[in-house]
Amino acid sequence: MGTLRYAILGLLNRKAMTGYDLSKEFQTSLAEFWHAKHSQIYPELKALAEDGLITFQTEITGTVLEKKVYSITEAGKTEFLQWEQSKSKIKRLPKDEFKLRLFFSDSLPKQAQIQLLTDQLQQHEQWLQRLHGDLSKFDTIPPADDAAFSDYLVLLGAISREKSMCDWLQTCIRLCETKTPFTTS
Amino acid sequence: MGTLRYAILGLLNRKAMTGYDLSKEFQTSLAEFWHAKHSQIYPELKALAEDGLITFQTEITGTVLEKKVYSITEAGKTEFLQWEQSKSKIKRLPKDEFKLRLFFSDSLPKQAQIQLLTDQLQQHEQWLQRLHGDLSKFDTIPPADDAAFSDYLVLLGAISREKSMCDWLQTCIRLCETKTPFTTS
DNA sequence: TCCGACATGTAACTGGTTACATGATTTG
DNA sequence: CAAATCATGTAACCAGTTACATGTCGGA
Repeated sequence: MGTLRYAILGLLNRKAMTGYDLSKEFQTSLAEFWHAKHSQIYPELKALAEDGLITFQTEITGTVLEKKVYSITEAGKTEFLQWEQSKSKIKRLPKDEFKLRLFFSDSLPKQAQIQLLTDQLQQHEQWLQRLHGDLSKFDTIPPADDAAFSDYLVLLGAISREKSMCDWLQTCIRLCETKTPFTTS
Repeated sequence: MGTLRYAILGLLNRKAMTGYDLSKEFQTSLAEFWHAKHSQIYPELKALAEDGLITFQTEITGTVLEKKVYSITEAGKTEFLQWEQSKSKIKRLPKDEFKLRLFFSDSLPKQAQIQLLTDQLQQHEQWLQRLHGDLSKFDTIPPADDAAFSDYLVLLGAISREKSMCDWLQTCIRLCETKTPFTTS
């Protein structure tokens, strides 16, 4: 629990940043597996500083605008590495509104049921295509000690997940279509 | 939003139940894609009744104990079917603490990194095995208009997901092992 | 008679989202 | 000079978890 702390510590462990910069990271590099709005980040930074896990120094951009550049402390590094090595017990499965709809779809006419599935399939196929685009930006597998290697592994995971999702949806459609084919004839 | 309502309406659309029964359903048949504690269910039932989407009648178990058997109203059925047919736009990806750890694992020695991956793999392999056990309980594919058909599809989805997870983790381990093999020699 | 399952609720808290609020800097 | 982006915060609300609280019923 309190995972947001560790996401922030992990980022600050790489380099010093402002709350705004962190917010950008959550929208880009971490987007595939974690996210947080600035309204959650700023209070958490305050709490982390109070706990002595991070510090900040104020810098001036232009002539007036102040920004707080946060960096991790030794205590913060210790805390982070401890978390990083602790076991990730798999949590209760994430909620899935589509599967909920599908589960109850026996209350719909067959055509509507298939519509539900094809629509979902289309969305995941689109997503998968985007991910393949991201993958093609790597013209080589990054070295294992590079931070880009982690990016690469996470991307492979996303592709694997979307691929399996598409496969499953296609199976569902096939099963819906081949079963009870005589309802309207 | 307010998805819990629809989960409850969907269950009550199949048959009348008490809050306790609903709670059991969330622990069993819906567990793969939705869950809710009784502390969330009882207030929601109250709200649904106030909105006229469900009603209840009090029954006596034994000599004293009262239980409220809830059933869906016509208004409730209308509301439910409307939701059931509405589009499931895929939401922002669910948070994944393991992937967060993996993302930052370049800060760990290679051995610890691999440990993280193999540990996770073992958990998912175990989960997959359990799901295969569930699948073997179906000796035939249920007919498409049967409620059990939905169970079957959802189960196939879970198996597909866990399979792809295991595949990906194995790929990660392989990549970690084959890259930079000369660090300790 | 005791224990596990049946049965229903509330309160306090945590994590997260949306909306409110403000202002400076850079770029076209 | 206008618009996009940089930059930081708070308040109100919603979903969900944990803990508190109570009591009955059926079977071993």
